[in-house]
Amino acid sequence: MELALSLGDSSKPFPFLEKTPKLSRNGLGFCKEDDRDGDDKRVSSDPPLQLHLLPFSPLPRTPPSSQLRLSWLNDNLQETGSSEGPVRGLDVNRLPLVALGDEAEEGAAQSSPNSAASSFQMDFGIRNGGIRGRRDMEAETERGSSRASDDDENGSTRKKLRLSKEQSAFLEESFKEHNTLNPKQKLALAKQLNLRPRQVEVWFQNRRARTKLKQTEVDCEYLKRCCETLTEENRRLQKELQELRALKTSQPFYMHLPATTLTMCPSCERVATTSTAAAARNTDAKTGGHPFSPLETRVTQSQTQADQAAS
DNA sequence: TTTTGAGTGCTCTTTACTTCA
DNA sequence: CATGAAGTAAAGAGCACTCAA
Repeated sequence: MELALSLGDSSKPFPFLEKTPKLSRNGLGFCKEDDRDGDDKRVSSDPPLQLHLLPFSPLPRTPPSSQLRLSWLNDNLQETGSSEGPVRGLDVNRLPLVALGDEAEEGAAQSSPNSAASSFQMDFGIRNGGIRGRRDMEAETERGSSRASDDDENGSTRKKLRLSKEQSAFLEESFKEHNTLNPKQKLALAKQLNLRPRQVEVWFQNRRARTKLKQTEVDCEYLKRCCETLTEENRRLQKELQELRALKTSQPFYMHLPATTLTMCPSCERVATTSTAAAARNTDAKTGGHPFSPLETRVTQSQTQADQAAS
Protein backbone atom coordinates (compact mmCIF):
# COMPACT_ATOMS: atom_id res chain seq x y z
CA MET A 1 0.00 0.00 0.00
CA GLU A 2 1.42 3.27 -1.04
CA LEU A 3 0.60 6.22 1.07
CA ALA A 4 1.33 9.56 -0.43
CA LEU A 5 0.54 12.45 1.77
CA SER A 6 0.66 15.97 0.59
CA LEU A 7 -0.19 18.20 3.43
CA GLY A 8 0.49 21.81 3.02
CA ASP A 9 3.46 22.99 1.07
CA SER A 10 6.03 21.64 3.34
CA SER A 11 8.58 19.86 1.31
CA LYS A 12 9.38 17.62 4.25
CA PRO A 13 6.25 17.20 6.22
CA PHE A 14 7.62 14.30 8.17
CA PRO A 15 11.27 14.81 8.74
CA PHE A 16 11.20 12.09 11.30
CA LEU A 17 10.42 9.59 8.60
CA GLU A 18 13.78 10.14 7.11
CA LYS A 19 16.81 8.35 8.29
CA THR A 20 17.03 8.93 11.95
CA PRO A 21 19.44 11.75 12.18
CA LYS A 22 22.18 11.70 14.62
CA LEU A 23 21.67 14.59 16.84
CA SER A 24 23.57 17.33 15.28
CA ARG A 25 25.48 19.08 17.90
CA ASN A 26 26.18 21.90 15.55
CA GLY A 27 22.57 22.30 14.78
CA LEU A 28 21.87 22.52 18.41
CA GLY A 29 24.55 25.04 18.94
CA PHE A 30 26.34 22.70 21.15
CA CYS A 31 29.97 22.36 21.90
CA LYS A 32 30.75 25.97 22.20
CA GLU A 33 33.95 24.94 23.72
CA ASP A 34 36.79 23.47 21.87
CA ASP A 35 35.20 21.10 19.45
CA ARG A 36 38.22 18.95 19.34
CA ASP A 37 37.60 18.25 22.92
CA GLY A 38 33.97 17.70 22.50
CA ASP A 39 32.06 14.90 20.92
CA ASP A 40 31.75 16.85 17.74
CA LYS A 41 34.20 14.54 16.20
CA ARG A 42 31.33 12.88 14.51
CA VAL A 43 30.55 15.09 11.64
CA SER A 44 27.10 14.42 10.43
CA SER A 45 25.72 15.82 7.25
CA ASP A 46 22.24 15.31 8.50
CA PRO A 47 20.22 18.40 9.04
CA PRO A 48 19.62 19.44 12.56
CA LEU A 49 16.91 17.43 14.09
CA GLN A 50 13.74 19.41 13.97
CA LEU A 51 11.24 17.78 16.16
CA HIS A 52 8.04 19.55 16.75
CA LEU A 53 7.93 18.29 20.23
CA LEU A 54 4.81 18.51 22.16
CA PRO A 55 5.45 19.66 25.63
CA PHE A 56 7.41 17.00 27.29
CA SER A 57 8.83 18.28 30.41
CA PRO A 58 8.05 16.55 33.60
CA LEU A 59 9.37 19.54 35.34
CA PRO A 60 8.08 23.04 34.88
CA ARG A 61 10.50 25.09 32.93
CA THR A 62 12.00 27.58 35.21
CA PRO A 63 14.43 30.22 34.20
CA PRO A 64 17.89 29.40 35.24
CA SER A 65 17.99 30.89 38.60
CA SER A 66 20.92 31.32 40.79
CA GLN A 67 20.08 27.96 42.14
CA LEU A 68 20.30 26.40 38.75
CA ARG A 69 23.39 28.05 37.55
CA LEU A 70 24.98 26.10 34.76
CA SER A 71 28.48 27.24 35.06
CA TRP A 72 29.69 25.05 32.28
CA LEU A 73 27.39 26.68 29.85
CA ASN A 74 29.23 29.89 30.06
CA ASP A 75 32.30 28.72 28.28
CA ASN A 76 33.87 29.61 31.46
CA LEU A 77 34.49 26.40 33.19
CA GLN A 78 36.03 27.03 36.49
CA GLU A 79 38.16 24.25 37.68
CA THR A 80 37.54 24.79 41.31
CA GLY A 81 34.67 27.17 41.53
CA SER A 82 32.01 24.66 40.82
CA SER A 83 32.33 23.08 44.18
CA GLU A 84 31.07 26.33 45.59
CA GLY A 85 27.96 26.02 43.52
CA PRO A 86 24.51 26.24 44.96
CA VAL A 87 24.01 22.55 44.76
CA ARG A 88 26.66 21.90 47.23
CA GLY A 89 25.27 19.62 49.75
CA LEU A 90 23.25 17.55 47.34
CA ASP A 91 25.06 14.71 48.78
CA VAL A 92 22.73 12.03 47.67
CA ASN A 93 24.67 9.21 46.14
CA ARG A 94 27.84 10.81 47.19
CA LEU A 95 30.72 8.69 46.11
CA PRO A 96 34.41 9.14 46.52
CA LEU A 97 34.89 11.99 44.15
CA VAL A 98 38.42 12.55 45.15
CA ALA A 99 39.61 10.69 42.14
CA LEU A 100 37.36 12.79 39.97
CA GLY A 101 39.01 15.95 40.88
CA ASP A 102 41.31 17.79 38.60
CA GLU A 103 42.90 14.61 37.49
CA ALA A 104 39.69 13.21 36.15
CA GLU A 105 38.84 16.46 34.51
CA GLU A 106 42.23 16.58 32.96
CA GLY A 107 41.77 13.10 31.69
CA ALA A 108 38.43 13.91 30.19
CA ALA A 109 39.78 16.95 28.50
CA GLN A 110 42.07 14.60 26.69
CA SER A 111 39.53 11.97 26.01
CA SER A 112 39.67 12.39 22.30
CA PRO A 113 41.06 9.36 20.59
CA ASN A 114 43.75 11.45 19.07
CA SER A 115 44.55 13.06 22.29
CA ALA A 116 47.40 12.48 24.61
CA ALA A 117 45.33 9.87 26.30
CA SER A 118 45.60 7.67 23.30
CA SER A 119 49.28 8.19 22.89
CA PHE A 120 49.75 7.66 26.55
CA GLN A 121 48.01 4.41 26.24
CA MET A 122 50.04 3.54 23.23
CA ASP A 123 53.17 4.34 25.13
CA PHE A 124 52.35 2.52 28.30
CA GLY A 125 49.64 0.19 27.25
CA ILE A 126 49.54 -3.35 26.10
CA ARG A 127 51.90 -2.81 23.25
CA ASN A 128 54.66 -1.78 25.53
CA GLY A 129 54.57 -4.44 28.09
CA GLY A 130 51.00 -4.91 29.16
CA ILE A 131 51.03 -2.31 31.88
CA ARG A 132 48.09 -0.12 31.25
CA GLY A 133 48.49 3.55 31.65
CA ARG A 134 46.71 5.37 34.38
CA ARG A 135 44.68 7.37 31.93
CA ASP A 136 43.58 4.18 30.33
CA MET A 137 42.45 2.88 33.64
CA GLU A 138 40.69 6.10 34.36
CA ALA A 139 39.01 6.05 31.03
CA GLU A 140 37.73 2.59 31.71
CA THR A 141 36.59 3.54 35.13
CA GLU A 142 34.91 6.45 33.50
CA ARG A 143 32.97 4.37 31.12
CA GLY A 144 33.52 0.87 29.89
CA SER A 145 34.76 -1.11 32.77
CA SER A 146 32.94 1.09 35.18
CA ARG A 147 29.81 -0.56 33.97
CA ALA A 148 30.82 -3.60 35.89
CA SER A 149 33.48 -2.48 38.26
CA ASP A 150 31.32 0.09 39.92
CA ASP A 151 29.13 -2.65 41.15
CA ASP A 152 31.16 -3.56 44.09
CA GLU A 153 32.15 -0.46 45.88
CA ASN A 154 31.94 -2.20 49.18
CA GLY A 155 31.92 -5.68 47.89
CA SER A 156 28.19 -5.61 47.34
CA THR A 157 26.15 -4.79 44.30
CA ARG A 158 25.51 -1.12 44.05
CA LYS A 159 21.94 -0.15 44.69
CA LYS A 160 20.04 1.88 42.21
CA LEU A 161 20.29 5.45 43.31
CA ARG A 162 17.60 8.00 43.05
CA LEU A 163 18.58 11.50 42.08
CA SER A 164 17.27 14.28 44.20
CA LYS A 165 14.76 16.74 42.85
CA GLU A 166 17.39 19.40 42.72
CA GLN A 167 19.73 17.18 40.81
CA SER A 168 17.02 16.17 38.38
CA ALA A 169 15.97 19.75 37.87
CA PHE A 170 19.52 20.78 37.26
CA LEU A 171 20.00 18.02 34.73
CA GLU A 172 16.73 18.93 33.06
CA GLU A 173 17.88 22.49 32.65
CA SER A 174 21.11 21.27 31.19
CA PHE A 175 19.30 18.98 28.83
CA LYS A 176 17.13 21.80 27.61
CA GLU A 177 20.25 23.65 26.68
CA HIS A 178 22.08 20.74 25.12
CA ASN A 179 20.97 17.18 24.85
CA THR A 180 24.47 15.84 24.60
CA LEU A 181 27.51 16.49 26.66
CA ASN A 182 31.13 16.57 25.82
CA PRO A 183 33.49 15.14 28.42
CA LYS A 184 34.32 18.51 29.86
CA GLN A 185 30.71 19.43 30.34
CA LYS A 186 29.94 16.05 31.73
CA LEU A 187 32.63 16.35 34.32
CA ALA A 188 31.68 19.86 35.25
CA LEU A 189 28.08 18.85 35.64
CA ALA A 190 29.01 15.85 37.68
CA LYS A 191 31.17 17.98 39.87
CA GLN A 192 28.43 20.48 40.42
CA LEU A 193 25.90 17.84 41.27
CA ASN A 194 28.21 15.65 43.26
CA LEU A 195 27.56 12.80 40.94
CA ARG A 196 29.84 10.52 39.09
CA PRO A 197 30.34 11.47 35.44
CA ARG A 198 29.00 8.07 34.54
CA GLN A 199 25.76 8.94 36.29
CA VAL A 200 25.46 12.15 34.33
CA GLU A 201 26.21 10.31 31.16
CA VAL A 202 23.60 7.68 31.87
CA TRP A 203 21.05 10.27 32.80
CA PHE A 204 21.53 12.04 29.48
CA GLN A 205 21.39 8.81 27.57
CA ASN A 206 18.15 7.80 29.22
CA ARG A 207 16.75 11.25 28.74
CA ARG A 208 17.54 11.21 25.05
CA ALA A 209 16.06 7.77 24.65
CA ARG A 210 12.87 8.69 26.45
CA THR A 211 12.50 11.96 24.62
CA LYS A 212 12.83 10.09 21.40
CA LEU A 213 10.25 7.61 22.52
CA LYS A 214 7.83 10.38 23.40
CA GLN A 215 8.45 12.04 20.07
CA THR A 216 7.78 8.80 18.28
CA GLU A 217 4.47 8.50 20.04
CA VAL A 218 3.60 12.07 19.12
CA ASP A 219 4.54 11.47 15.52
CA CYS A 220 2.49 8.33 15.49
CA GLU A 221 -0.55 10.21 16.74
CA TYR A 222 -0.02 12.88 14.13
CA LEU A 223 0.20 10.34 11.35
CA LYS A 224 -2.89 8.65 12.63
CA ARG A 225 -4.80 11.91 12.51
CA CYS A 226 -3.50 12.59 9.03
CA CYS A 227 -4.65 9.18 7.94
CA GLU A 228 -8.09 9.73 9.38
CA THR A 229 -8.39 13.12 7.72
CA LEU A 230 -7.37 11.72 4.38
CA THR A 231 -9.73 8.81 4.71
CA GLU A 232 -12.56 11.18 5.43
CA GLU A 233 -11.60 13.37 2.51
CA ASN A 234 -11.40 10.38 0.26
CA ARG A 235 -14.84 9.25 1.38
CA ARG A 236 -16.25 12.70 0.72
CA LEU A 237 -14.73 12.87 -2.75
CA GLN A 238 -16.00 9.42 -3.63
CA LYS A 239 -19.47 10.46 -2.61
CA GLU A 240 -19.22 13.61 -4.67
CA LEU A 241 -18.09 11.59 -7.64
CA GLN A 242 -21.04 9.26 -7.31
CA GLU A 243 -23.41 12.19 -7.19
CA LEU A 244 -21.90 13.68 -10.28
CA ARG A 245 -22.19 10.38 -12.08
CA ALA A 246 -25.79 10.07 -11.05
CA LEU A 247 -26.44 13.58 -12.26
CA LYS A 248 -24.82 12.78 -15.54
CA THR A 249 -27.06 9.78 -16.17
CA SER A 250 -30.21 11.55 -15.13
CA GLN A 251 -29.51 14.68 -17.13
CA PRO A 252 -27.66 13.69 -20.27
CA PHE A 253 -28.89 16.94 -21.72
CA TYR A 254 -25.95 18.80 -20.32
CA MET A 255 -23.44 16.14 -20.87
CA HIS A 256 -24.05 15.01 -24.44
CA LEU A 257 -24.09 18.04 -26.63
CA PRO A 258 -24.53 16.84 -30.17
CA ALA A 259 -21.88 19.00 -31.70
CA THR A 260 -22.77 18.13 -35.25
CA THR A 261 -26.46 18.98 -35.00
CA LEU A 262 -27.03 22.45 -36.21
CA THR A 263 -30.20 24.40 -36.31
CA MET A 264 -31.25 27.78 -37.41
CA CYS A 265 -32.21 30.59 -35.14
CA PRO A 266 -35.81 31.29 -35.93
CA SER A 267 -35.47 35.00 -35.44
CA CYS A 268 -32.21 35.82 -37.08
CA GLU A 269 -31.76 32.70 -39.16
CA ARG A 270 -28.33 32.00 -37.73
CA VAL A 271 -26.94 28.57 -37.19
CA ALA A 272 -26.73 27.12 -33.73
CA THR A 273 -26.40 23.67 -32.24
CA THR A 274 -29.63 21.96 -31.41
CA SER A 275 -28.99 21.88 -27.76
CA THR A 276 -27.92 25.48 -27.71
CA ALA A 277 -31.01 26.53 -29.58
CA ALA A 278 -33.21 24.51 -27.33
CA ALA A 279 -31.61 26.04 -24.33
CA ALA A 280 -31.93 29.39 -25.87
CA ARG A 281 -35.59 28.96 -26.23
CA ASN A 282 -35.80 28.81 -22.51
CA THR A 283 -33.83 31.91 -21.93
CA ASP A 284 -35.43 35.07 -20.85
CA ALA A 285 -35.23 38.40 -22.54
CA LYS A 286 -31.85 39.28 -21.12
CA THR A 287 -30.50 39.37 -24.58
CA GLY A 288 -33.21 41.68 -25.71
CA GLY A 289 -35.54 38.87 -26.52
CA HIS A 290 -33.01 37.29 -28.77
CA PRO A 291 -32.75 33.62 -28.01
CA PHE A 292 -28.95 33.69 -28.31
CA SER A 293 -26.54 35.27 -26.03
CA PRO A 294 -24.09 37.75 -27.54
CA LEU A 295 -21.32 35.19 -27.32
CA GLU A 296 -23.39 32.56 -28.99
CA THR A 297 -24.37 35.09 -31.56
CA ARG A 298 -20.77 35.79 -32.36
CA VAL A 299 -20.07 32.10 -32.65
CA THR A 300 -23.02 31.48 -34.90
CA GLN A 301 -22.13 34.50 -36.97
CA SER A 302 -18.70 33.20 -37.66
CA GLN A 303 -20.15 29.80 -38.42
CA THR A 304 -22.54 31.37 -40.88
CA GLN A 305 -19.77 33.32 -42.50
CA ALA A 306 -17.71 30.21 -42.78
CA ASP A 307 -20.61 28.35 -44.28
CA GLN A 308 -21.25 31.14 -46.76
CA ALA A 309 -17.62 31.23 -47.72
CA ALA A 310 -17.64 27.51 -48.22
CA SER A 311 -20.66 27.67 -50.42
C1' DT B 1 1.86 0.10 37.35
C1' DT B 2 4.90 3.69 36.11
C1' DT B 3 9.17 5.96 36.40
C1' DT B 4 13.90 5.97 36.05
C1' DG B 5 18.79 4.70 37.10
C1' DA B 6 21.85 1.54 35.29
C1' DG B 7 24.12 -2.65 32.64
C1' DT B 8 25.27 -4.69 28.26
C1' DG B 9 26.13 -5.30 23.52
C1' DC B 10 26.30 -3.30 19.28
C1' DT B 11 27.51 0.18 15.64
C1' DC B 12 29.94 4.06 13.96
C1' DT B 13 33.72 7.37 13.76
C1' DT B 14 38.30 8.84 14.50
C1' DT B 15 43.06 8.19 15.14
C1' DA B 16 47.49 5.93 15.37
C1' DC B 17 50.09 2.46 13.64
C1' DT B 18 51.76 -0.99 10.24
C1' DT B 19 52.54 -2.76 5.76
C1' DC B 20 53.50 -2.38 1.05
C1' DA B 21 54.22 -0.63 -3.55
C1' DC C 1 65.29 5.93 2.16
C1' DA C 2 61.10 8.73 1.79
C1' DT C 3 56.25 8.80 0.72
C1' DG C 4 51.48 7.97 0.17
C1' DA C 5 47.68 4.59 0.11
C1' DA C 6 45.42 0.78 2.23
C1' DG C 7 44.47 -2.12 6.08
C1' DT C 8 43.86 -2.75 11.03
C1' DA C 9 43.32 -2.21 15.97
C1' DA C 10 41.85 0.52 19.67
C1' DA C 11 39.24 4.01 21.91
C1' DG C 12 35.33 6.69 22.59
C1' DA C 13 30.61 7.88 22.08
C1' DG C 14 25.76 6.99 21.26
C1' DC C 15 21.85 3.99 20.94
C1' DA C 16 18.69 -0.01 21.58
C1' DC C 17 17.31 -3.23 24.66
C1' DT C 18 16.74 -4.69 29.05
C1' DC C 19 16.33 -5.18 34.04
C1' DA C 20 15.22 -3.80 38.51
C1' DA C 21 14.40 -0.63 42.42
